[in-house]
Amino acid sequence: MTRTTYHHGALRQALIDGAREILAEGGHEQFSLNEVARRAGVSTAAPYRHFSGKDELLAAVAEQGYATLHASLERASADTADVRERLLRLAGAYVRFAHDHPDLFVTMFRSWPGAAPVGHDSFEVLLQAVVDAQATALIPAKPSPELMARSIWATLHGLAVLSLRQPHQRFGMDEPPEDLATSTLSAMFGL
Amino acid sequence: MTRTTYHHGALRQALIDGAREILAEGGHEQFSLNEVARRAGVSTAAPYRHFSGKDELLAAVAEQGYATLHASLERASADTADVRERLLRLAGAYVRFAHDHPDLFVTMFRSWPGAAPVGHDSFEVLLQAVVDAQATALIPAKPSPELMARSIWATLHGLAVLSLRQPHQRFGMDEPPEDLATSTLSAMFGL
DNA sequence: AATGCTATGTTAGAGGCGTTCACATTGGAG
DNA sequence: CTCCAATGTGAACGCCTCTAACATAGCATT
Repeated sequence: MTRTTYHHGALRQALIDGAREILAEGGHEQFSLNEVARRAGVSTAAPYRHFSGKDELLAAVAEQGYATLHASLERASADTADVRERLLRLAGAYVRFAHDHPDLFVTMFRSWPGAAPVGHDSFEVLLQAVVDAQATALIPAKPSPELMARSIWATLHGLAVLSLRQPHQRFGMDEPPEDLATSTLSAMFGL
Repeated sequence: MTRTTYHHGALRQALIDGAREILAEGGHEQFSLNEVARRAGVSTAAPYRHFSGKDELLAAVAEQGYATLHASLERASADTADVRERLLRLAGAYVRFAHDHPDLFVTMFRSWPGAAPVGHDSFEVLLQAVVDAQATALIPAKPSPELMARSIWATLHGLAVLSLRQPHQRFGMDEPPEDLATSTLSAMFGL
């Protein structure tokens, strides 16, 4: 990316894009602010005009990641009337997202020094599905929807994290993400 | 740790201990091989006589972490005859471990470049509890014990990971680890 | 006991990264 | 048109990982 003008014009977004690109290439290890700057065709000091440092850039990347995840979940649950089907699709979409964007996923959910984005709107999507599932008696109505949704979220998240590990570290999680999610929810609720 | 002899004597373990110490102090961010060497009172090149690099040291730390986790789980389930109680204690111990040793926990379960230790023996402990729980009809006998145990492990792991995040990132997971585990398993199986 | 091999430690340095600071350029508001 | 604030550069600091050449000492064999 060689530039003719002194000013880049849209450096901030270019940096975020470059960062996502590196993560998408699986280069979580070799990720560096210098590398991001290089890809944007800019000096290593330039990013500091837009971000206070590496962490703030990664936070911005994570934020866009949350938006992407939310969109995936919405898409998965949008045109599915059947409650059971919708819950399973939602679950599959979550694990699928982690599987398709492993380094982005790790970046989103790593522990941050300061504040960091959340997945509130994504949680809402799951929560609504749980409310409906409880109304249909597909799953127990006993614990509150919030608690139930939280439990399911935890399950899906654990599933995603564990299935991302190296082959011999997996606990036999070699199936495609959707099957993994389905069989797990089935195990817990007998769906 | 100032030394009088030229040779350290037990540097390998001292490095692992130092690394665990730093992680225990919550210094996941400021963790460095140089810092570990410094604490052992040794030059920054010395660790390379015992480990091929930073990752191999962390792998060794992770390995000991798995042993510690396994011990915790054994202790939690050993003297508990009641099946339900045992399962809940086991679950609580898992989330408790993550809560008590957050950086060690993250180190254990981060994705590694090469091979890395697993938690097979820990899984066996959970598996046995699940077998017993299914035999008592405490939980459904439907999916195989392996699949059931895997699902529960995922749930606990997700719970652990998510509850470790910053306060406002938690999904209302402010209860002590044991309560978190208990209420979640209750939600799923109506225990 | 003396010798020498090898494990273990040291010093020096290359190359990379995150970050800061003084300085350069330029788009746009007045 | 002028000048300011925003945006980018170059150079430098300190820290990091890792390597290479060299120093010391534990130990096995004689």
